[in-house]
Amino acid sequence: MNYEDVMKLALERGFYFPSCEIYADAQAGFWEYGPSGVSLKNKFLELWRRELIRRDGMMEIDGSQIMSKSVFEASGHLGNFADPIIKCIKCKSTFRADRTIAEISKIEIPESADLIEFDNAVTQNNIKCPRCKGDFEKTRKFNMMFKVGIGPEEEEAYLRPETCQSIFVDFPRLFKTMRGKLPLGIAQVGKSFRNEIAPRQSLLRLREFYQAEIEVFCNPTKLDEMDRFSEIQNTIIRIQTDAEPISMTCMEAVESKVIPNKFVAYYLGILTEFYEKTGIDITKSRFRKLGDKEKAFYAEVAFDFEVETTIGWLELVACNYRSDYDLSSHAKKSNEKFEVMDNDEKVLPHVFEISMGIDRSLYTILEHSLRDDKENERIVLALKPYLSPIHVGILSLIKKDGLKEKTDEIYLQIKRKCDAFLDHSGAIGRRYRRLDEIGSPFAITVDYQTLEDETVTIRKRDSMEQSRIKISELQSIITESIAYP
RNA sequence: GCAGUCAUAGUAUAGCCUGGUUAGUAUUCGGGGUUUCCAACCCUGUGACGCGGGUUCGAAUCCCGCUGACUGCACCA
Repeated sequence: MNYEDVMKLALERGFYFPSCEIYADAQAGFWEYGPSGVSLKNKFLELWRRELIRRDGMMEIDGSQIMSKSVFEASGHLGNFADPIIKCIKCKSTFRADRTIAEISKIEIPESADLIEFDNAVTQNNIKCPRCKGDFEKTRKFNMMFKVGIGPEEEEAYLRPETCQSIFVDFPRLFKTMRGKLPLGIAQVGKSFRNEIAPRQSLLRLREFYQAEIEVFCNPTKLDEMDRFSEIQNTIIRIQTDAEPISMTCMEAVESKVIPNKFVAYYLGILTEFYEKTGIDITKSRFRKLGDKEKAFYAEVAFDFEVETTIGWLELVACNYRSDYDLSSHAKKSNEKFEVMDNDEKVLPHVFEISMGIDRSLYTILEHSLRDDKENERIVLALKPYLSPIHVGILSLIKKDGLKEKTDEIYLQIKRKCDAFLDHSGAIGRRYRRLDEIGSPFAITVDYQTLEDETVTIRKRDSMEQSRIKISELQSIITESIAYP
């Protein structure tokens, strides 16, 4: 199933839809999650917590979305998170200043250079608009952060462009008060904000989006001392350094130096195991090692976790070895001490980051789970049971003869134990189809026999098979079937 | 941000060229009936011309601006 099919399902079944859609001035790049989307997202995050946070013994925090100017001076975002752009006076086309100058005059100006350098290069080399040969306006910087004014004086602050800055800023207090020990993972889920020039494709390119970020603080001299590595040494990951992704175990990846050390390999391993459990087809995934030009300005080694979808390879997670870039720049700017003791050694920790795009992950889960079952004339969202927005539909075969009352009773018993959905109306087949589309793995139906022997039928989403079970066993059967792995 | 295409119920569409009835159809959805385990059938009901301006006696229809979507380019820490 392709992007359009997922989009249609999202709109029709309450997964996600455009923000402020009733107003004409609604801007692109903002989307809302409906009830099904929120339920899926919550369950996805619970899985993330189980498979990464708790598994590795990490801490989780929840920081401010608005952060002070100093944070982004230190982080480099005010300087580097902006592109120098030039605009043609005549045809209004906008270009990247550094690239346009390099293409026409072969002069390389770093993108972080002073704006006047770009203007000089344009006039000295007589650079004109590549489209219409018009003149350019003065170079300006387009910063992708949203600026906000705090209080009546409109003090300068910014919406965070990545969640991780609070983790770095909070690190000294957390390490001291939470009895930190290297290596230490600190995680955060939340919104980030980027003023994208061209947001596109619903959840895939947003101006306001969810990230689940993990920053692992480590002693850079002990990157191959990783006891837990044995847990994942035989886990198969797909990794791409050249043309094609190659499958190998984490052990092989370290031994062949494709991954620089056991520390990084361990986290790529548990990340792969996590994504396997989301139902994403892991044979369509790869860790792509980024070249120097593609890497973020703070990254020393970078792997993007990408998954193949009908609209191409999608970057779901950026794994960056950020070295001491963040801690040392915050230390310098703030005069706070970021060194910690690792046994007898005083170290400024390095940081390995696992920065996950939640919205893109949810899209990919939906696309990889959505099936067109032509034989039975139905659309099935074959989600893992523990991720399904609705775990079980509680249906009465018909409304009359006391069946409705009996069904209500069962619903009351179970609705606080799992996500159950009560439905009495319409043909039974139609109700099954609706549940199939939002991925409910089970439907139970109350019929005349229920009134005689306290049994109901349970229908499985994927096979459409039905069997009879006792009402007394219903709850344990359901809770067992929807349990996290 | 640029260029091209487009914008009508929850979804998919007709109508627009050539301005003029109650904006049509399919599906979805609500109520009722029938059936009594897989989108059947019958009755019934709700629901739409993206926003703003202009032309006109009259605009879904013609014109302008804006916004958004799609595709391509550029961008993507």
